[in-house]
Amino acid sequence: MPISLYNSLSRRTEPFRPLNPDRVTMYLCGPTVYNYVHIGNARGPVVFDVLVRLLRRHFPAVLYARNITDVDDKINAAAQSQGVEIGTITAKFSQAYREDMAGLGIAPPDLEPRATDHIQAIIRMIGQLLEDGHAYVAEGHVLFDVGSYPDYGRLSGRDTEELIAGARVEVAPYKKNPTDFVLWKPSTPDLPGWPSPWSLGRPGWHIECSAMSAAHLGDTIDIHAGGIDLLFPHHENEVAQSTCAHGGKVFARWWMHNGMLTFDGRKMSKSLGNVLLVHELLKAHPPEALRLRLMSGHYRQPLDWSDGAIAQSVSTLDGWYRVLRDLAHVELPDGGLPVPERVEAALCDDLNTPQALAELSQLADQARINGDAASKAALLGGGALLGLLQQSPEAWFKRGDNHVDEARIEDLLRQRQAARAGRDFARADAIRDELGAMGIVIEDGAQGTRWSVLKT
RNA sequence: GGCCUGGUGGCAGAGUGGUCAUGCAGCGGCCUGCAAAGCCGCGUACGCCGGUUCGAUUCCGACCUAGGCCUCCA
Repeated sequence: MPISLYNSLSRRTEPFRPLNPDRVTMYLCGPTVYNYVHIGNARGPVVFDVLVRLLRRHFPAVLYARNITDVDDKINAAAQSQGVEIGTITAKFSQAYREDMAGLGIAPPDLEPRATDHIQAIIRMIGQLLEDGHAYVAEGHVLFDVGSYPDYGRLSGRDTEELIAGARVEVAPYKKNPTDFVLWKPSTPDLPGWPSPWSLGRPGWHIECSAMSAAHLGDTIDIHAGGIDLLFPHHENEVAQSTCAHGGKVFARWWMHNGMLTFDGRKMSKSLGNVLLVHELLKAHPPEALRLRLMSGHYRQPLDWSDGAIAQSVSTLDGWYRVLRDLAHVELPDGGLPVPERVEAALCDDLNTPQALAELSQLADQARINGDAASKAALLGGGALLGLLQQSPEAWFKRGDNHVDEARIEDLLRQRQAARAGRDFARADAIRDELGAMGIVIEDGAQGTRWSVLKT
């Protein structure tokens, strides 16, 4: 089943054919580690995690890199305001990021390059750009000369002339051209700095990704992904740098951009202050419900975040896990889980996760109706491709709540059963109400009385 | 101001030139001691105005409206 993916570069959905099918390469712009990430930051990692899972089914080797930017002025500012070393900040939030991503069921990338480990590669790349006349030195800075790259603006659909005319920011006096961007900037003694031919300094943001991508994945990669807000200037600049530093070779063959997460109708962003931290949401809601919500819309569309939407996701998962709980006694067939064709087909169509989820609902219906091993395996197999249904039904219905007093619940259920047996329904209902007050909902079924934690 | 996306039923959210999205919620019935779950059934959609067409939610144009980028940002 061929994979088709929308390419921001051509603005069309195209059949995905990697340069080398034996080694598919993909790069996702990762976080700048100066704070906890918000749920909007997790959308790309989640949807591209699904893409990687899909790619791994189609190709023998996929090399997926997600970088960590650990040198940046925001990090410097955070360290300064908290009175700690920069390394303290970056170590803490790098780890927090890994934990948050793992919490959302995102598989670790194959490579997690850090900017500070690639300073020499960055310096070499800048040197190459200078040598080839694509960059110039000014007051200890090295700037990319946009005028030297005629294709600048092609990815983001921008006209260089208009960019110059429409420049709203104050232009640094040492720039030849307002759109020129910094590759290297000088540092003062209180800031992190590395020796270079131009100054004791640090790299600009854009060059980091270019250098890390080339160092690990090669001059030309198959897919470069990130949020649509990075399309300009970040990705446009990456294209310019990498293409020029590599003698005109194509940098990324596919550019994929996820839409923004909104909250109260506005883009969720740190600068707007309307953020919900993954770190906090993971404590308040079942993690899989967060993941489900993030892929319940098509990845290129905007997606609005709300408590109501989380509750819907929880209800949906309740239904699927209920099926699995009823089939707990059904042994799975040997040989691993199959991937249902319809789920895969949906994903092959430019990662249509909403369609894939609709298929999963059908599979849940089938499993409930048929109750056989093959149907159960199909449901779990479809879930696995999406990174869902990864826990036991029992764990799901306990909502990861370690405070529930299971012994007391079981005791009350026994008392209720005794009351029911004696047809003392007033007593039985009183016990059910008592459990309800504890946040426990129950249901009587053929396999006895079940209980779940009522919580989103 | 420039560039780019969207506007689908109570909510979420796919998709399609003419026959079904799907989920959540709601309503009626069955089941149940009563519930819950499940099963059966029901309902309400494609921003607005034109155009193309035998026929448009789907194609084209205008308009209204929401959002993104143009500055750090997933």
